[in-house]
Amino acid sequence: MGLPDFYDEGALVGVLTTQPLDRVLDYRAPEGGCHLGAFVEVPLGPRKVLGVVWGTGKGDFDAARVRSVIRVLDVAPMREEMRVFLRRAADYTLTPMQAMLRLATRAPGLSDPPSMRRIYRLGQGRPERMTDARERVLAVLEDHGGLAFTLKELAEMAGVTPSVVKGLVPSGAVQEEDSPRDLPLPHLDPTRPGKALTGDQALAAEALRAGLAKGGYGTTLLKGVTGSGKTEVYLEAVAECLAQGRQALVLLPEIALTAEFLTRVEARFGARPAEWHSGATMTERRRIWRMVGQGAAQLVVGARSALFLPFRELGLIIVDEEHDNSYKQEEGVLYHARDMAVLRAAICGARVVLASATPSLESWANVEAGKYDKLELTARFGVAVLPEMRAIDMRGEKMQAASWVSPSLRDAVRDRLARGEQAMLFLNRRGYAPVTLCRACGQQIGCDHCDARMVEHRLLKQLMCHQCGETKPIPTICPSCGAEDRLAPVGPGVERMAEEAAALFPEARIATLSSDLFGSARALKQAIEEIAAGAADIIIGTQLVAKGHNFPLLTLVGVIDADLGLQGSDLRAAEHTFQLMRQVAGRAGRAERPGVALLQTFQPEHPVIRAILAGDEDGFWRAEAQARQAAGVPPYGRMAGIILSGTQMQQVFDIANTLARNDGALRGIGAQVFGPAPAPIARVRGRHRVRLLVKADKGAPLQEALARWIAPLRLKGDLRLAVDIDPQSFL
DNA sequence: AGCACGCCGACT
DNA sequence: GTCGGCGTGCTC
Repeated sequence: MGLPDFYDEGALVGVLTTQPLDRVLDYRAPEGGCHLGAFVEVPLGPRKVLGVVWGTGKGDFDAARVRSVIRVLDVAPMREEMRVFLRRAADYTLTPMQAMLRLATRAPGLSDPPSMRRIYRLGQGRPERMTDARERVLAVLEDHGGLAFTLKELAEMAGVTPSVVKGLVPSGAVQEEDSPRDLPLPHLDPTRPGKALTGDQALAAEALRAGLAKGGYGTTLLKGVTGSGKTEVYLEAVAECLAQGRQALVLLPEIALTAEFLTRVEARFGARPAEWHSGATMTERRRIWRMVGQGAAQLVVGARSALFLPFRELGLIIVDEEHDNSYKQEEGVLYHARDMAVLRAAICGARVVLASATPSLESWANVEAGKYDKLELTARFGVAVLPEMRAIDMRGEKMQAASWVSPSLRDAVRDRLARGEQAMLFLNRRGYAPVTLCRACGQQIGCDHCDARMVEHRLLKQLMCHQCGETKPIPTICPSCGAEDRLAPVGPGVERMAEEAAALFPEARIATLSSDLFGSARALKQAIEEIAAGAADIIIGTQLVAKGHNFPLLTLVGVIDADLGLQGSDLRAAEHTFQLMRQVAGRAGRAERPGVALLQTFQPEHPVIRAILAGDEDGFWRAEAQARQAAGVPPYGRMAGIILSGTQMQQVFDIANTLARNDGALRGIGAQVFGPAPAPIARVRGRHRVRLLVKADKGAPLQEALARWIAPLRLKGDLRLAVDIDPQSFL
């Protein structure tokens, strides 16, 4: 780009700040000059703000009023590839640059001087009394020759409590000191042998290694059912990347980022990787951010925001569970981490591995189009059995009122109970009942802040809004008509399923797994382990049971409502139902016991249900691809959502209508506008939301046209506009 | 984002 | 006469 790499003192530089100013401001380089990309503190009005030296100043501002950079922060300057990445990501998502920059500077205390920390290293002395625990501490320190660790880290590595480490200080065996710098992370050893791989695992691992050895950008879809060893295979690619001296990033959906996963990585490389997630402490985030920037963090395991860490030499990005829709950020900067991972890798010449048992249609289409490579792990670990899947045609079942388990499913469950095996009833609905209806006036109880209905949670003794989390006590008097004791729960949730199961199978031990029934991830994990070990006969669960937990005794999965996901107008409804059904069915029949999945459905002829039953995955994707192609929707067409929001509904609609009428910029590229319509979540925290949908051909310059379209708009008062490129959720 | 400036209603 | 409501505009 022809930019100088360094600016001498007094030179005019352009600084992008994290303030919501959508232009680059001119400043003078400070004493000692500054590098291009330097993180700096600059004066802005009465304040000091964080910024990055973005290039040469434009000089279009009154020279006498140009102020000087206050200081250059003691962190590595932002690399050019990161600046390009932010720019391209901003262009793609139509996000203002300063919002992009904020994502890349999410390190708390970035501008603070390094803090002092207490660290522990090997000393000279020997303790008078030696114990096993003490031996382990000293052994860890000896193994890492000369390195120092924090108390918690050292204790964890040695498998002792912190007091053991403290106890070694008086004798001088362990030295305690204050260190001003952020501590290095433990070293990961890529040369340690990995788990033994089976035939196709070894082949896949070899292919990934070869890709890394070749260098340059490339994306591979790694497909394999749970238990097929995906993780082991991609960790081989990580090993190759680390061996090359480059950094690797493993992205996981936030809920999959568990201690169990980190332990697996630790087992492979002999030390814990850096961990990046929303729950990390300030100090920890700061340390990791700096270490990543210095190239000292070899491997980061993290949630989607880890994509914006300042890697020096990123060689590999793994996107595990790439189909997971939590990769789409739905608030603030609306980006899809999977797509941004591919973008970032393409810019810095890294490899991407998209891992999933049930890949998204986007990735499937990219494989078909030859943009991505594909590797498939076919065999399940151990015995290879996918469960047999059958439909229960609900039109032919005699159902009682307020009951959802059909006689056929009931008999199948009884059969498992008699054989001492486990059965699972799957219903993707939390709570007791999704609707609370007044039998007197017909009114349903809704949320005061959203348009959503309140869901009864009987165990928590309250009504809850699944949109905004608002709760209120379960009323006995109808808030609408005042009738007493006429409110009735309508429809099933998992809690109600548990009630029905208890009535149907009084002798069985029943466990309900729903995210809201456990205070912590740890409690949930423990419950799952106990259940997997046989502590329950019937498992009743929501979506979370689909996420890769193993239940070796489980041989029957009954899907209460296979049609649930097919309702509504979401263009990905079929895709999500297909993925979810396959994931849930995959819980049944591991090890030596073959499993059966029974799907209760009112539309057994529905193409999605038929594809699920037939296990004809390629057939399903081909049909789905054809349907989307015919409709011109993603991934064969482009879409964008425009969400306008504000407290005054009429104002919001007025501005949306104005926008929809003045669509010249869009028609110019052959795009169409639909709406305005109330957004599917029409009210959130007191704000009314109205949505416009824009549809364009695949090759159309959508972002550019959108930018021209919304540019003349002046938003007054509390009106807000958000552009959602490639919207995922239509709900 | 903050923070100032600025122009119209109920107080000492 | 003045205190203060928050609409509009600026920050290199």
